[in-house]
Amino acid sequence: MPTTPDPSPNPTIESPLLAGLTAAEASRVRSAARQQLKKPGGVFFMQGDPADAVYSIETGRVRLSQVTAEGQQILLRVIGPGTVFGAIALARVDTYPVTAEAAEVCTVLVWPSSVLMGLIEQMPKLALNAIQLMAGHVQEFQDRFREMATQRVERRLARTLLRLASQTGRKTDEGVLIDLALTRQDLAEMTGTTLYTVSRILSQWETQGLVRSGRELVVIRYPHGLVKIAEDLGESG
Amino acid sequence: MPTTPDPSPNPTIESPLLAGLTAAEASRVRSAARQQLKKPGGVFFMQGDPADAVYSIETGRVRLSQVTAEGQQILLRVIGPGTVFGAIALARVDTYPVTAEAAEVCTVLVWPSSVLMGLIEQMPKLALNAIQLMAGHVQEFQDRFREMATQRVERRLARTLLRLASQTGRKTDEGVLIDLALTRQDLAEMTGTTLYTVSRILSQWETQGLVRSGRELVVIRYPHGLVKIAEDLGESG
DNA sequence: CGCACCTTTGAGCTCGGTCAAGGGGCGTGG
DNA sequence: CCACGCCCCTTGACCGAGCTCAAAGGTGCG
Repeated sequence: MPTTPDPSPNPTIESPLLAGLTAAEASRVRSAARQQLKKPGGVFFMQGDPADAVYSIETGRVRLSQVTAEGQQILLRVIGPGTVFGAIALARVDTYPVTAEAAEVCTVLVWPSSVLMGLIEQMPKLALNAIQLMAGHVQEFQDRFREMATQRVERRLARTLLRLASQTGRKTDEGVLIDLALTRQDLAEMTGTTLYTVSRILSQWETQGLVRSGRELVVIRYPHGLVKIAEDLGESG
Repeated sequence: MPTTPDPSPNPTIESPLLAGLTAAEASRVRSAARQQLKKPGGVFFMQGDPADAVYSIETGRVRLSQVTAEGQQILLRVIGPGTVFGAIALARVDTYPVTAEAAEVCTVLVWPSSVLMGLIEQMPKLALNAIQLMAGHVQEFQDRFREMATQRVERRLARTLLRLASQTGRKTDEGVLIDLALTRQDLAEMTGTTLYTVSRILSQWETQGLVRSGRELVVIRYPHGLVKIAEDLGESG
């Protein structure tokens, strides 16, 4: 196992909130935030908490999840450096609709929403950036809604893995490693199915040589095969 | 959730884009739009068209739908007076992800997105209004995604009908009439099922006295019964 | 009055959810 | 260094919600 201890090659990724701002503006916005550190499992905010701050990840990964009235949990997204979350706080919404929790050691920037709204009033560019972020989320969930409404589990799982691979995948000589400790239960919650079905499908894909899977591990050995399943190029093998 | 804002018979509903603006500002924004009239079936924009304008409905109803790569259609929403659509054009997105089509005779306000972006730069309030609109959509689709991932068809259909009732319902002495010509196919596309299943469930509800249904018609006779189904199917009542 | 479209209903089947049982990796403590 | 125990994962068996296909009954419009 060639596990070279890798210093994360990621320098700090610029928050998309700051895109296109002048250096002076960007540093002014940045300095309006405070930095926050969380250990794995630490909670940024819980579903139902007053929505009063906006976050941007500098390092680490964050899990966004939701619990239904009946107690069923779903995992909406797992996000990494450069991603903004809690932006709903800009919309005079009273409470967060999701729970945000550190999946690893995380450092984030935090803006009290009133401060950020003040800055928005002075920097229209910032407003447009926020709008763009929101629009991206609208599209993502519209797409996933449609997916959920029209597609089979196998295809949804393929898409989930490909999305994770593109967001947090790491190339190895064996294939693309999904660099997150995700259990079958986690994948099931993201895909809208059960852990049993996820397990069965992964086993099947493993015998086909598409992936290698193990405890909290998935390696995509043949991405094109998954893409084929995700898009259904009208072929059965 | 019995959050049923009474369908106000207000003829001209103010666009939420203009909320909180001074009269002068509002009229300036309004006059930057041109008015457009569509006959039933008329198309405002097609999925894939360049996203270059934002719309706000003055009168009539608009259907927003999407077609999957495989040609399956889904109906995302049916919206009425005072609703903004196409706001994604503010996000430098290249194309509309949905098709917008008049369900009735419609009059709408249309802003070229570049014009609206210019106004946003001068009126921060307008920016916050836009953000708020987007945030509402994010929440709606997150919720519907979760719903689709975790709930049975019967419950989803109950929610769909209640949502339609609250948006476009009209009180009659028999119950709440869903004042839209929606076919079983339309309801199926909104709920993520097939027209057969919709028909069966409506028939069942009809024998229970919950609704009366007919050709492109649904009357909710006993909303509380639907709410019960929408919220907890587990209970006997 | 006939045709197009919407709706209903039945029969069969399958995807995937549920329950149950057992295997295996990994950390901890002896 | 080994053994224990906690999770996580796999697999089998069953079954039922809901999809598919087929056929026929309504309803409204030209």
